[in-house]
This record gives sequence, C-alpha cells and structure tokens, in this order.
Amino acid sequence: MAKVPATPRARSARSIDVRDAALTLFAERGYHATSMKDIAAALELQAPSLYNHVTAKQEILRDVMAETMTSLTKITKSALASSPDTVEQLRRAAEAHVRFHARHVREVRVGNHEIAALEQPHRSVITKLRKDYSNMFVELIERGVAEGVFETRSPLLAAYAILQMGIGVSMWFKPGGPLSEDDIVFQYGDIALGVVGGPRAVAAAKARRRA
Amino acid sequence: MAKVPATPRARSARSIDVRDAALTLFAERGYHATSMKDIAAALELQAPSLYNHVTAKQEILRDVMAETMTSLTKITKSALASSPDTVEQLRRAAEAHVRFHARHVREVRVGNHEIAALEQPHRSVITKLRKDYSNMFVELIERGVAEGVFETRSPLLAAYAILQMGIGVSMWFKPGGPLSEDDIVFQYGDIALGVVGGPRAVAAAKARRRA
DNA sequence: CCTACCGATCGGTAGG
DNA sequence: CCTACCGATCGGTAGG
Repeated sequence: MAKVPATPRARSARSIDVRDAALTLFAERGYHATSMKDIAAALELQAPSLYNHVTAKQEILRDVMAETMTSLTKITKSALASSPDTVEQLRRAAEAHVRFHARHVREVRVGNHEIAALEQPHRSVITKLRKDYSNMFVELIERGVAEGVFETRSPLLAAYAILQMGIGVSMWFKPGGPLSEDDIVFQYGDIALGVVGGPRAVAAAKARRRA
Repeated sequence: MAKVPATPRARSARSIDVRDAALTLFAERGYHATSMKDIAAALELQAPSLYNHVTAKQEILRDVMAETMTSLTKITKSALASSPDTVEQLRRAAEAHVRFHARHVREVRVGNHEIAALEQPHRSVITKLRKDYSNMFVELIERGVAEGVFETRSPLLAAYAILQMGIGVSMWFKPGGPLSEDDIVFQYGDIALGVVGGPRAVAAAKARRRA
C-alpha cells in the first residue's frame, strides 16, 4: 500500500526532514552561520539535493517562524479562553506560554533570534503576529487591573516581563534536567501572578488553589 | 598640545570608532550578517583600512562581550553591596541589572544573541562570566528564603525570571519613548520583589518605602 | 588610508 | 539524488 499525503498540498516526508535538520542547526548556530551544505551533511546529502524539497534557505526560515507564531498564539488563546476568571486566565495563559517555550525550544530560539535574518515583507508579517500576541497579555492584565484583582503601574511592562520570563526558559531548558517541564510551568504560573500582584492577586490565587 | 592616550595601551580614537560602528551593526543585523565592508562603509572607509585599527572581526566581538559582562557584573555587585538588607539588596541589584540593559541596548543585544558566534576558547570564558553573574542572584534569593523574607519554590527559577525580564528591556527600549528609563527601572524593581514574594516580601518592601 | 588581490565559501542552477 | 559549475561575496593580506 503506497502512502498518500493527508492532503494534496502536504509536505513530503523528505521535505519535513530537511526543515527539521535546518531548524536544529538554525537554533544551534544561527541562520547565517548555517549553510545549505551543513543542512545537507546532517542528512548525508549533497547541498544541491536539498532544492528538490525546499525552494530556498530563506523559505525554511520564513515557514518556521510563521508556523511557530501561529501555533503559539492558538495554544495560548485557547488556554485563556478556558476560564471565565481573570486571575485564572492569566495563570493559564502564562502556563501555556511557558510550556510552549519548554516544548519547542528550537522553534522559539529561532523565532526570537532570527527576526533580523527574515527578509521583507515577511519580517513585517511576523512582527505583527508577535505584537498581536503580546497585546493579548497586555489587555488581559488591563482587565485585571480594572477589576481590582491585579495591581501594577504598567500593564505593558508587566506583560512584557511575563512573556520574557517564558522566552528565557527556551535558553536553558533541557528535558531530563533537574527541573521537569511541569515544575517550570507551574512555578512560572505562580510567578506571573506575583508580577501583577500585589498581595491581593496572590491571596486570591492561593484561596482559589485551596478551594 | 598633542593629545596623549590615558595609558600607553589605550585604544586609539579611531579604533574606538571602528568598534562602535561594528557594535551598532552587530546589534542591528547580527554578527554574521555584518561584513567588514559594512562596518567600513559606516565610517566612509574601505574595508582593508579597518585592519589598521583592529586585528580581526572576531576580536571586536570578543572584546564587546567581555567588556559588557565585566561592566555589568561590577555595577550589579556594587548595587547589591549598597544595603545590608536582603530585600533591599534584591531590589537594587534588579534595578541595576535593568538599568544597564536600558542604557546599553546594543551591547546586551550582542551579548545575548551572538554567543554562538564567539569562537572558542572565548565562548567558554564568557559563558563562565554569565554563570557567575546569574549565581549572584540565585544566592541572594536563597539567602532571602532562608531569612524568611522571600517565598519561592525555586530560587533558581526566580533568579532566571528576574534576569530575563531585564534582558527583555533591551529588545524594545528606546530612549524618548513613553516610558522613561526610571519608569522602567523602578517598576522592574517592584516586579522583582513580586517574583520572589509572597505577600511578605511585598508588604515588607512597601513598609520600607513608606518609612 | 588606498588599490589590487588571495583562497574559501556562499546560495543556487543546469542538466542529467 | 548527483556532478559540475555559476557569479557574488566573504575575511584578510601585500605592498605602498
């Protein structure tokens, strides 16, 4: 039985291999420090063979970054939608954000380090997706302040702090280390509430956990 | 009167110009995306002329990273030493960290993005300096936990969160924007206490500010 | 500080 | 999937 792609437009298995090898190298060394020959060597191929599976080096980068932002946004949005309570929404959104960064280390490293390597107009597209993503957090925190459950002088700074903390996880996290993914996720959820919290948010969160 | 360098080993004014132009471009586009020709063009020179002032492209990167880490460590260490109180020490160290990242955006962008571009053995040297730096925060937080003024399940994660928040400032901060350097610095000081705080740290910090 | 030039490597194409 | 090859660009040197 011949395998058929799920949809006519699906990427071939070989194309996925090429993108995966490229992603690993982009994350380790950076886009400009990775040559098509390096990617080919990781697959025991000659460089020109790659062009049967991808059209250009830049295309690989563009696809990785677009897919990463789309997927991250979707996951966090649905975490946020899973509770009607603002405090709990922030906890869950922060947890989803951090979990994604622990699970997709290569993707988010490239996403955060190679924006300058993206050629226009795609750089602007990605920048817009990133802006929309961070705005979700800013608006959520603004709502919490309005409701009196968060306390912060600048929802913008608080949101950036929370997002940045999660990005940091992708710089050092290794599965199998002393801290498990869940250890990190749950503690960062608490820390996120600490960031927007005065005592009120923290106390509210604790009461909620006890209940 | 001829100008004389402060010390016989001082860099020439022109060498400083070259390094400064390089730093700007490294921060904007990345090390590998910046050519010696680009650096020369920023100074209206031809590329080979640069070699009268620096010995290699890699040398510029190495010097920037070493000087940045040395300077950051010194500043933060002295902020930390300026108070005998653990809570206040964390606030001041976090403030110094963030202030440095707001004031030296180019340096810390390069410092955080181009570690892979540093050739050995210098990469190991820098990695060690970074480790020592983050350990200062980890140990400070551990002390606060032992004293009962901080509350966190993992001083390591809390330290990383605080450091990462500050690094994030270098990604978006522009002098003259809606938030001043001091706005950012003081709020991040508070946020840092929120990260290690339960209500106790926050309340202790507030009481201290009122006093 | 410049022109002239070096070998090496880059992303990508032709053609099978 | 390969070999052969393209023009462009790289960091750096020679020599003045």
